[in-house]
Amino acid sequence: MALFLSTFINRIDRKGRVSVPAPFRAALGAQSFQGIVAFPSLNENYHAIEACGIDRMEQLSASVDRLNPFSDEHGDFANTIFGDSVQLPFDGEGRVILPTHLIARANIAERAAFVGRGATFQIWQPDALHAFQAAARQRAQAARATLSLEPPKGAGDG
Amino acid sequence: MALFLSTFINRIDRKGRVSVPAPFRAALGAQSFQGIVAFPSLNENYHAIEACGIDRMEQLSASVDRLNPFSDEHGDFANTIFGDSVQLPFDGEGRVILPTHLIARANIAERAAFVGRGATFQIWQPDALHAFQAAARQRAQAARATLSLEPPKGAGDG
DNA sequence: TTGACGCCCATAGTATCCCATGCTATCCCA
DNA sequence: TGGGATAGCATGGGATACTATGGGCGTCAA
Repeated sequence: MALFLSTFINRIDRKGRVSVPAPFRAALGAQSFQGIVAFPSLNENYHAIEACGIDRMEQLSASVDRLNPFSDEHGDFANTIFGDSVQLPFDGEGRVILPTHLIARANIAERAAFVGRGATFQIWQPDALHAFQAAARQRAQAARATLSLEPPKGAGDG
Repeated sequence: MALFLSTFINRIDRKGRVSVPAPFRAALGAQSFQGIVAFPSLNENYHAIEACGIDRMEQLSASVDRLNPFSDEHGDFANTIFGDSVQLPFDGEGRVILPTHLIARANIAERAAFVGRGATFQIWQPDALHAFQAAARQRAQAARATLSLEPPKGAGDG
């Protein structure tokens, strides 16, 4: 399973291309589709681009399909998740082109921040990322007193 | 197995031809029938065209044939689907002609939206799609907390 | 005969491929 | 341990292939 760590800020050239960080490409490894899958974040508190490898989407497709191919509630999900997502193939240099509707939604202009999230990663407008992180840090500090640190052997996430 | 992602809006020309998006054609790959299988959506909340490759219909046929473990319902669905479905072959440019009864049911005029749904895809009248997706996205967001999007990692398949 | 459909070709716009260039981090050897 | 050589990475640009789209024409059937 891929593991995406750290944050990288890369430039978007005039053709709309942006390099996926080399460590992320390495994490993706050899999959059936050489590239990434991107879709708008479902979270309504921020507008970032979610991304992962295609193997994750294949697993998702299989699990949705297995439940019941004709059910409505999974139809909603299929439409939202698969219909809003895009396959972005790597070029020879490991770059992708972000489609305009995702660019617009994330308010990205000439630079994009790739943020590792473990099994997936996000793509942010750098300033928006910093603002969100600052706010998240404050919330975490405010909530620190009430939060108990993870149970048994869970790694220090968060 | 084919994986259909993203949404593409293509034009229907005066001959009734519409290009199946190249990524969808690639996802279909080399099958016994070069084209798509289409049938009216069974969902009563919207009128879209369901579509997939012929291998999926064969798979469905096989599962119905061997007395499907899900339900009788599933078999009824399948019978309906097989009767109402049509095979639409590609022309040399990867286009198909949607039959009039499907066009009429989906209220499609000069543009058609191809929506990936994982193992299958749908064809919508673009405005109707946008309206539905807005609602579906809200339902998905609301249900996000209760529905696990996680693939069954240890399920031993794949 | 007429209309529908399949097959072929043409075209504009775009994405993809391939090459080149700094820059940085890494490696190697003294 | 230090300095030069080297490989990897992000970035830029031109040429090419591909895609979506439109139209012409022959064939077959009503």
